[in-house]
Amino acid sequence: MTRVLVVDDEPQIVRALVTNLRVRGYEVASASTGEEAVERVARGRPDVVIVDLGLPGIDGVEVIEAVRGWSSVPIIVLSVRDAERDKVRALDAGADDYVTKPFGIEELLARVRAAARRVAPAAEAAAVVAADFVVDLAARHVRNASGEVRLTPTEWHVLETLARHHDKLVTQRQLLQQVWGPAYETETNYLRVYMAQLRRKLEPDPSRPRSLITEPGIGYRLRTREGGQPTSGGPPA
Amino acid sequence: MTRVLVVDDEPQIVRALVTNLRVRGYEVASASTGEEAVERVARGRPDVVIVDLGLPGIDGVEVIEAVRGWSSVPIIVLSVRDAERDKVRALDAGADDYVTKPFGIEELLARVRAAARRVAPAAEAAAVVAADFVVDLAARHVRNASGEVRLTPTEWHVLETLARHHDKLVTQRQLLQQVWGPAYETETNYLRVYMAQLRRKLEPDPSRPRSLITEPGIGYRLRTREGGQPTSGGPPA
DNA sequence: CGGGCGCGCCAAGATCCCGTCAAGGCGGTC
DNA sequence: GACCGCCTTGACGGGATCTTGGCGCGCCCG
Repeated sequence: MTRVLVVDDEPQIVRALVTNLRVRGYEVASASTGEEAVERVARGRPDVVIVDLGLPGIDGVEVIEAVRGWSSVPIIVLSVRDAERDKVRALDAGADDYVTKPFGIEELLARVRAAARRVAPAAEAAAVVAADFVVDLAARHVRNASGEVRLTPTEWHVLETLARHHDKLVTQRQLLQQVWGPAYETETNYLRVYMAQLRRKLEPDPSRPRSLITEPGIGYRLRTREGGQPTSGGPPA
Repeated sequence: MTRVLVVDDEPQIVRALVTNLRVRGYEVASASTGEEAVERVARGRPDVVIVDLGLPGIDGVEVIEAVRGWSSVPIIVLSVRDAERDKVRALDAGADDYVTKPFGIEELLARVRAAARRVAPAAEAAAVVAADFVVDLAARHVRNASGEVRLTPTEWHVLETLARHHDKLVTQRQLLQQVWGPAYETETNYLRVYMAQLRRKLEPDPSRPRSLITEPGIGYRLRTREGGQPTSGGPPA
């Protein structure tokens, strides 16, 4: 969830923004002074900061400069001042955007989305951990105890499909459709060949698979280390 | 040097912007139609794009959508339209900023600086260290044991793309889109030629590459010295 | 208890993909 | 105007990969 920090000294502005953002599914915090704002950015690590220029105590521009000393969080400035000089000052201090009051709430929300979008890509780090190997979906590779395992395109595609639904049952039809296309729904032969291949490369004992599980008559399942099984206990004999 | 692409169909606007930007030390290119704009983004690799909404032929928003399909270059929209709906549309299509005409040139320049600043950190983040050479993304050059290696523009562009996703697999499509543009998605010939060229210049034994790895049927990967250990970044605590 | 079905396994042929080389065209520079 | 470097394009082995068929075994069902 995207976290937004709203900084303004006028309570009704803060209230309006916080309400609108919360309705849109953002997680919102607020601050009413510059000092508090800097503190909250440090503590809360928001994904986007909305800051008013006319703050009591330390000025909005000083807040921007302070934050920019150690963070690159996107900052959107709100201000009643429309003078070009003010905009240039704020932007050059490190702000990402400058919106003049009065503003439309939809416009501001769109600018928040634009700012949040820029930081989004860093968030995703997907790795599926099985008993004897790790599937890194982002880097598109698999590692086991002896290092990186080389997979062919089709092998990877099958494993990737299982990994994206880890611990869930994936039917043969799903797999065949995903990897070979809708025309191959019935070619269960392919699955047998490639599951065997994957087990040979990834399972310590391919004849007794621990992670690449067959669900007879239905499909296959990739069991993760924590995911699949009930918490405590005895391994099934 | 920061490279800016200006897209507008009114010659006097283009001229004014180009002049102002050049005086400030930017390297500026321009386009007057949407098609030309997309082409120039693909070829010229600008650091910032300034685009007018009211273009003949394909619309400004469509240009944004097309570019966003394969590039994350900052886009600043210019428009005479001040309606909130237009702003939201452009921003949600992928624009980073929206400036209403008439605008102050100083404000626009400040917004260009703000946009350019955001891409800078990624570039200065640095140097990708492979087994036998070092790719310095900021300085735009490559060094191996015998010193600096001369690369042609296209060679560099390919290597740069791999380096920006080091240890991750980059698909053939991604590479072709980044380097040659969206229209060249299927020209895998180019990749073979240029990967061979890069290996000849950078690998100690080009026939047995250690860093520029082929993933058959999928794409290529630049392997760094440490390997793919997740070095996920976070700001200092 | 017997039969059928589904799964694991193996091997061989056909196909696709990659690396390599070389020549032609284009634009920029001297 | 000539030269040079770079990009584009085509063709050609060699090797990895996909496809395909067949066989035996165990489990479920009749």
